[in-house]
Amino acid sequence: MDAPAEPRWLASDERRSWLALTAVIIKLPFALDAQLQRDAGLSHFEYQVMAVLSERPGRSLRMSHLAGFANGSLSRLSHVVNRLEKRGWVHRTPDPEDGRFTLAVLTDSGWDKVVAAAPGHVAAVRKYVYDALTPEQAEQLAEIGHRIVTAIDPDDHCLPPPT
Amino acid sequence: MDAPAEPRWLASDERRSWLALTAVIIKLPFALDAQLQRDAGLSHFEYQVMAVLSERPGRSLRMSHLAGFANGSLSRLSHVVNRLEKRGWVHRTPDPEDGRFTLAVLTDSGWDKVVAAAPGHVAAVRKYVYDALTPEQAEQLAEIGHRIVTAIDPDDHCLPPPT
DNA sequence: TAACGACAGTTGACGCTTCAAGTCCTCCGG
DNA sequence: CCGGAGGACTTGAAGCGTCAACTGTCGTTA
Repeated sequence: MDAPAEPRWLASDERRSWLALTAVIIKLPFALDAQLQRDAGLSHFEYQVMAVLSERPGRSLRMSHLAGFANGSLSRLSHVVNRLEKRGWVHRTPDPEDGRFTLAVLTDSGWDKVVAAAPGHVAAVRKYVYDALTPEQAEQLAEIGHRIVTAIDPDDHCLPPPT
Repeated sequence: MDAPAEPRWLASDERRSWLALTAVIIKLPFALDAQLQRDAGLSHFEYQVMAVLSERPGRSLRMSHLAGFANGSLSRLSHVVNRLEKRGWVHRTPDPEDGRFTLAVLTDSGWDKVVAAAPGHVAAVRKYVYDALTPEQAEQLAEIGHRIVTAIDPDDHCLPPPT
């Protein structure tokens, strides 16, 4: 609104870099969604939710924590878990330790689903990203990604998960 | 579906890198959309459409080309241009040279809108990305981005614009 | 000049995400 | 033991994107 005189425009190097990054953040999610939808009938977010659960002890997690790990809002998660529950891959239970929380639990059928979907998804990630990059670039990307995420959300603690 | 024996899983370095990239492609679009929505009442895609038009001679472009430059489907663009037209920022004309094409033209009012929105958007891009990176990293990001986009869509010609 | 095929763009229905209430549970102060 | 505050979800409506079907224009062929 109140344009501060002249802002610092992007240098032409930055501009080139920005165009590339823009294309990535548009096209990569689209491509990954397409692969999962085609081969497994899952959206990327649905997959992520189940994948996170599959790596937890007890295959369960409180909704609010799950939302954080899956990079989505609690409301979005609630809707999605609803659908996953109808398909029999997840079910909900009040947390025995504190009734305010709800635990999302991956069912056996859900586990099978993730296990079946994982190879194709990993192959897509390889194909679109890591096969196209040198190991050094993969390393650089990790560092760059961390910095950007920290700049957006300094309180994010989902990135360095305890092994 | 038919899991090829054991796929090549991601190495732990790649996994770290992948977690970071995932967070970026989720959170960065969200953060950019939020800034534009809050300060200018525009979605990132709407902004991009008008920004692309603003840099064209005649401030106009055929719909199909515009869709490519703005990284969106033709159908999506059609809906969005509809809304922008209702707000008086863009209008449509059949291409005089070939009636099968439609030209999207940025109006004076639309030009003003982009000019007003640009500084805030550029500031957000700086804040979330380039202020957090060293110049070397910005360079690396450009190269990495190019490679990923090319892996996804080898026919993409929007990235390396002359100079 | 009439018919066909190809392609640009539009439209409407459906599904998903967001936003803004609303509900339920627990803790704490009286 | 009761009532209010606060946090954790849930729900319903509204908006946007996708998909598939449709319209309209041009170039080609007969």
